[in-house]
Amino acid sequence: MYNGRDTFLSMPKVIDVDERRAELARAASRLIARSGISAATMRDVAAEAGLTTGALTHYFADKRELMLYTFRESLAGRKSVRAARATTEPRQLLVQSLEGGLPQDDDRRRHWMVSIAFCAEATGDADLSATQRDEYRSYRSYVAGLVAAADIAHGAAADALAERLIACANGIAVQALFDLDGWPGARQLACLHELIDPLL
Amino acid sequence: MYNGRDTFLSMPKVIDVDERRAELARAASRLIARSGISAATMRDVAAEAGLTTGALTHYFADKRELMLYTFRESLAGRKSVRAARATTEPRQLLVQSLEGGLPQDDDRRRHWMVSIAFCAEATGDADLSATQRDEYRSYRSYVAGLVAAADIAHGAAADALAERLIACANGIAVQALFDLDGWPGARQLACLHELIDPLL
Amino acid sequence: MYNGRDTFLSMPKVIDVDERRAELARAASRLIARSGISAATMRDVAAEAGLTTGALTHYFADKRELMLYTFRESLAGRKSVRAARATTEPRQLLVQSLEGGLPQDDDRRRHWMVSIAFCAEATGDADLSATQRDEYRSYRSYVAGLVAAADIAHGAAADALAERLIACANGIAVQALFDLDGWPGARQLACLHELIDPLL
Amino acid sequence: MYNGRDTFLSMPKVIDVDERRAELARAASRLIARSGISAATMRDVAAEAGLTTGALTHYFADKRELMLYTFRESLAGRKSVRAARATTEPRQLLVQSLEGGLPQDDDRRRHWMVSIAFCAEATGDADLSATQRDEYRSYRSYVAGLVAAADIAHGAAADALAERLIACANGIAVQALFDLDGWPGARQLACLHELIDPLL
DNA sequence: TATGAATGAGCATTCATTCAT
DNA sequence: AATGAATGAATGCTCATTCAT
Repeated sequence: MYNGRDTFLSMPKVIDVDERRAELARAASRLIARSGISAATMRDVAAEAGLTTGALTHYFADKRELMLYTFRESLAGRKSVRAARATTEPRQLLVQSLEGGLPQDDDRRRHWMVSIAFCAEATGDADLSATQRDEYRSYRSYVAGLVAAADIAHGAAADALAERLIACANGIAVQALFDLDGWPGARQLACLHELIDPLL
Repeated sequence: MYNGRDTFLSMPKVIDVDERRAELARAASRLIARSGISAATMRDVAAEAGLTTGALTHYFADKRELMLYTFRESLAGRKSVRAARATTEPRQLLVQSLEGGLPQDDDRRRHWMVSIAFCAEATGDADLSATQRDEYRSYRSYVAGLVAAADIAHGAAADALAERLIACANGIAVQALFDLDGWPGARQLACLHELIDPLL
Repeated sequence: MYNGRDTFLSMPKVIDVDERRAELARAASRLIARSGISAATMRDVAAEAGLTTGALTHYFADKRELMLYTFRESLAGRKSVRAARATTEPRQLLVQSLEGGLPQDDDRRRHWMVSIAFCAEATGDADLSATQRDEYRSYRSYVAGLVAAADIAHGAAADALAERLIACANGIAVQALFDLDGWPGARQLACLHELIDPLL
Repeated sequence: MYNGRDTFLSMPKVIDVDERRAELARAASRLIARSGISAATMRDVAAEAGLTTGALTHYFADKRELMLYTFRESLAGRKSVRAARATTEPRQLLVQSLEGGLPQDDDRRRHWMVSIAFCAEATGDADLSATQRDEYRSYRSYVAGLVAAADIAHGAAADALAERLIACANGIAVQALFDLDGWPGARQLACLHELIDPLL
């Protein structure tokens, strides 16, 4: 599909392929978060991005590829938020990262819905499952790294603490997803801190 | 479709309607847990239960009804496990209930996959979302009731503690679902207790 | 697709599955002979048979299966003509069989067009190519058998003669297919006899 | 699309238009002979020739034009082989021409596959059918001319003999196409001579 | 009840074609 | 001359649903 060349010569159009792919992935996310996974048809994703089906296939060979990219793009979005943080103070980064795991606003809720949709589709697909597992482990390592950098725990203890902290954030997130009205952002944050503050 | 009557006239049929419905719902659960939500087509659910599509429509008017019933049946399964507990000691029931929320075995993992699939489908469907929310709230009340009965907390504090306890269990569950190999049942339990024991 | 059972019990409809398949295959033949291979889409084949696409898939899992069956059905049609011959006199059967290989009428022309379409599709598909080869060899054996039964030649000589006789018939057929207006049935027959009579 | 002029103004391009068209036609032939008619998509033909779809449309207005040109180019290839023959002795030319009609090697097999694909597509298209008929008649005239020049027959008798000779060659060709493994080049030639030698 | 034939809308995907560059 | 983005119609196919039996 995308050949990877940054053609200097004979460049027929000033389209940034990666940007287009990201755009389409965001359109898919929006649809999934708005109307559920079954609403994310190729046609509707293309339309949501202001394109037609045929154009979509310029950027993604098939739906599976689109789904995979959408999941990764959603994760990349969260990572870029982390990267843009003002501070580099590990303890603060850790807290912000856990807070960022909550579906406090539309953007974060969208990310969760994409993850859930991906999980529901990934089952029975070895590649997709592996991707999800790897991404999760990578996030856990990141959190463990912050735990160690903040001098809260080290080695295996840091890994174990990271798991517990992530569990607290995810557990609140799931409840918020099942009952959004009952879980405004502030309440999610309050509950999170009650759980993690004693651990830090 | 299903008229609710247990017809006296046509008694020859030994198998009663509710049992058949439950059977079909279990077939759907199996398919969802095994091959993902998109594998749960009407045809395949019927086949998994040893029937044909036409027979399925005698028990469920349409797919939405099947999905809804499958979700509820999956919850009912968990509730019946709770009901069958040997003890009536509230503190023990509470712990067992939280432990039961973890995808420790195939049965519990199946229940989680159904919940996730349902969540991915429910988005954008007011009725389905409301169902999910109500079921969640009902479970939260049940846990809060146990907290109060065990004399750990009362009133709003019991509600708040229930939320935190559920968060811990769900948070571990989500990690286990994303990385099943890395989270055997024993590890789930250990992690759960490290989180909830200080709270109880 | 077709489960092979001749259900005696609970037979919901008096549809003869094989007859339906043959009917659909004939519809495909008609389309191919009338408007070329590219006109034989699933939709149009179904419509030609007075059905819809969905019904077609009750009888053929996919297009490849339909094409294969169409080719075989077309051959079966020719064979049934051979079987219905009044005579059992080998020499006469031989001549009639060779004559029957010419696209003298719509029915025989249809068979040739199906064979050609099949050949054009089979290229690069090992299974389809093998089918075509096997069917051809089977026909050659049949002709050789008649040659031997008619006491014209025996053993390897019968095989060799069969090939030559078939070559004569096929060669005329091809010319007739390329230039139908210039090759009415009578002319095909006359040309055939000028070629084969000296060989017999 | 192609204006027919050999433009004087834009001479910088070394590769002339006809050569490019022939190149593309050969790419199409290769694809058809290798993977069947359905593999000869515009995109794949262009890719096979090392170009893109857009470039292809500079040389052929649409697919039909490409197909037509491919068929004609394939015939032209055979004719150029005939023109390059060492001898001008009519009887020898006649035999060589008939021998050349057999799919003895890849090149000749390719030509036959193109003809068959064209035939399968031409059905129902008056123009294409007429083209095929005219090309066939032109070849027949050429063979009849050789028959007359070799003093074997004259007038209508030469036409009739040409038909019979072509029938022999084509008949063997068809068998060889249906069963390539069973019909190596030498066998095709031997069979051909057994049939035509008595006629000459 | 249960079958399985049939529907028809909708799906992902392919493809010839167009067009700005 | 050539690119490759984009179109949009069409294709093969799937699927929930209906219905006569």
